[in-house]
Amino acid sequence: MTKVIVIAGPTASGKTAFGVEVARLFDGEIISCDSMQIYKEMNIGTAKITDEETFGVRHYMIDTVDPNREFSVGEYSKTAKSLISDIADRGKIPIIVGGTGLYIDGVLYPLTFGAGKDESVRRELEKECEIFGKQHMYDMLVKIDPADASKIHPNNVKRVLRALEIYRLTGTSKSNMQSDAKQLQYDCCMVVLNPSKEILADRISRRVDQMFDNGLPQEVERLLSMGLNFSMQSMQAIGYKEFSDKNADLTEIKESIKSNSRKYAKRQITWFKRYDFAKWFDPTIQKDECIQYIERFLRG
RNA sequence: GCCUCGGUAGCUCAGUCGGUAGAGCAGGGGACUGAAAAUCCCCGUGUCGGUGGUUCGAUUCCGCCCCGAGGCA
Repeated sequence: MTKVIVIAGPTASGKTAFGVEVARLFDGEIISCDSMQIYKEMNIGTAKITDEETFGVRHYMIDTVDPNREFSVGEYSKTAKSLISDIADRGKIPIIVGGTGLYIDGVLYPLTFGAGKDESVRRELEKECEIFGKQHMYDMLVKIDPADASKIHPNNVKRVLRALEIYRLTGTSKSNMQSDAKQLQYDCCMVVLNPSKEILADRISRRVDQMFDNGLPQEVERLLSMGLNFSMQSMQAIGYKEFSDKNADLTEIKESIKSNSRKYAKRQITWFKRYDFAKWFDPTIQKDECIQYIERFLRG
C-alpha cells in the first residue's frame, strides 16, 4: 500500500509552513486539500502559499481552477488520487495538506455513490423544492430511503436534495451502496495540528488583519470586476462573502471574517475527530514530537 | 442640589398587572460521500445595582443609598 502523509488542522493552525518543512525533511511533494485555495485569483483571502514560502517544494491542486467554475469533491478525488500515484512512482512521499474534511475523505476513501453531480437534475430538484417546500422533498426521501432520511434533518435542504439526486441518477438509494465506503485506500499517517483555542483565535485575528494590510478589499474588487458575483461557489469563501454586505464598513467586515473563521475552525476540528487513526499535536509545543512521529511511520 | 430616564446572561435589550426570567448577538457541543470556507441540528441560573419595608412570597410595589445618561439650576 502506498504510504501517504496527511497534515490536517483548522485554519491558521500552521499547516502550510509545517507541510513544507515535512516535505523538505522527507523528500515529499504536497497535494493541497483545500476547496478554496484551488481557485485562481483568490490569493490573499484564502491565505494561499506564496512562491517564496514553498522553498522549492512542489505543490499541487492550488491555483488550478477558474473562480467562475464550480469544483467538487469528485474532481478533487480523481485528480488527487492520480497525483499520489505519480508522486509515489517517482519515489517521493505524497503529503496531503489541508483543512477541507470532505476532500480528505474523498482521497482516503472511495466515493461510492456512483453519481456525480448533474446540473439539470439538481436544478429540477431545486425548482420542485421551491414550489412544494422542503418538507415535501424530505417526505419524498423518506419514501425512497427511510434509513438515509433518518440521518438527515429535514431543514438540511442541500443534503436532502443531493440524496434525491443520487436516486434519480442511479435508480438506487444511498443506503444500498455504502458497503466499502470506509476502506482506507492508502497506508496513511495523519496528523492533526491543533493549537489551543486562545492561540488559534489570536492567530486568526492577526492573519485577517494582515490580509487587509495586504489588500484583501482590492482583491475582492478585482474579482467582482472580472464578472464574479457573491452567489458563486468560490465567492462563498470566508474572507470574500462578507464583502457582500453593503451596510457593513471595513471594520465590521473584518470582524465578521474573524468570527466566521473561528466558527469554521470549530467545524473543522469536529470533523477531524472522526479519524480515529489520526494523531493530534499542539504545533506550538509539540512540533518536534510530531515530526518524529512522521519519521517513525516512514521508517516502519 | 432638584427633576426625569436607566441599572436584568460576556454584549445589546425584552419581561414579570407580585409566584425567583427570555430573545438577538457572542460563546459552546454535534452531524457531514460530487456546493463542504457550503449546509444543517442542539445548548440560556443570571446575588434581575445595594439595602430596608409591605407581603405567605419582591427582580417586580414603596423608602433610602450607589452608579450611568439627560434636563433644570
